[in-house]
Amino acid sequence: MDAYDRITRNASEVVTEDEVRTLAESPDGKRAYVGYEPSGVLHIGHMLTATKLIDLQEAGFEVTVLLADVHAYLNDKGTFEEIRQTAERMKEQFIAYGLDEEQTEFVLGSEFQFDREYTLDLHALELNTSMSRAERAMSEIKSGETVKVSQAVYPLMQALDIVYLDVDLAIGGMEQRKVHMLARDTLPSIGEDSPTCLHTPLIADLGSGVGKMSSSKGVTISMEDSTEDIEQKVNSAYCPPTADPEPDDEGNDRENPVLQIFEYHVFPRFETVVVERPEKYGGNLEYDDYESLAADLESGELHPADAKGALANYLDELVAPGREKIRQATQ
RNA sequence: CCGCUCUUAGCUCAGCCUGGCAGAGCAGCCGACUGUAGAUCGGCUUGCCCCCCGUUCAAAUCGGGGAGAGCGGACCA
Repeated sequence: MDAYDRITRNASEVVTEDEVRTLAESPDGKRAYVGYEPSGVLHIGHMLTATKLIDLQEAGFEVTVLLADVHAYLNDKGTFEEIRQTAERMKEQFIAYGLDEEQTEFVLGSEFQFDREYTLDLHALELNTSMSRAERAMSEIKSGETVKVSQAVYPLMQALDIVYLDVDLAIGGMEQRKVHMLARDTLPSIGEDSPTCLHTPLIADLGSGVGKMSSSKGVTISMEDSTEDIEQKVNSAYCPPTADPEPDDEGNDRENPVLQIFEYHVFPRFETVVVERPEKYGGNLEYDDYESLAADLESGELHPADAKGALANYLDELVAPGREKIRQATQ
């Protein structure tokens, strides 16, 4: 796999393709970053962008993980003390998940976001941004039902972080795209370049296949889950024998979350996937890539129940090291 | 600073006028049927009715005070 393919594997969009191609020409030493609001427990949404960071490290990038304590504070996620305590635990879980400790720089937002120069640049961006634009950028991210002024500042700081962390490629889930587009539009107003961005897909709701999996409501998978939790959650997941399900009765588009997790979480981390299957149903199956597994599910060769069993096993393997970290931390 | 509206189950809301066991839809959970899930059937759960005080035999409902949210207006030498 060449550098460009490795960088863009499983991305739902890059902005812009030309800019990423330029980066891919000499990826060594290029810098990428993702920012996370510290939440204490790493869940499958974090894991998706983390997998992308691992791709980038393998392509030669230096990776920075921003533990965005100030952002979490501005987004009404708790007191500063609470947030900073969870940040440290989150860092350990990222390493347990597979980020290379040597190649990954963890930065706390509060380490540089209170600097005088940063603050002045922030005010300059505020002057160049309308309330409605900032609010729109936050529509997929904000917590609570009331828009706070702090939440209008939030996306502008995210734009500035890209400058201050000297980032060549900004990574985020698709829910971050409006923030990144705001950054591209507004950073030139203070004499900075528009950042290059890469967005990862969002996994559909595990139970229904409709909309986006959410950690706040509905079912998610996290490093807190036991093997039994994972088996139970995967087993009750929506999984028709196709990658392209019909819309539901209300006309909502549906995805197959089981296949999505194979595609975005399992195959990027495992060379081959073995589906254990009773002799009665034809014995074990082995896959080297997502496409052949999806094709077998589509044809009926692979039954969803067997696919789920395999998915639970591999997910458990991905979660196990982080689970162990949590276990140690709570003793 | 003034005025108006809203607050009831996880969600959207009805009930309030005219006081009398706390409701519906959706969601969720459990079974049946499918070698998964979903769909379909059958069953079940869910509450600080925003808070405090008062009236009353009895308050989600009436009165007073307060909080939160939404909207409008005024002030602007």
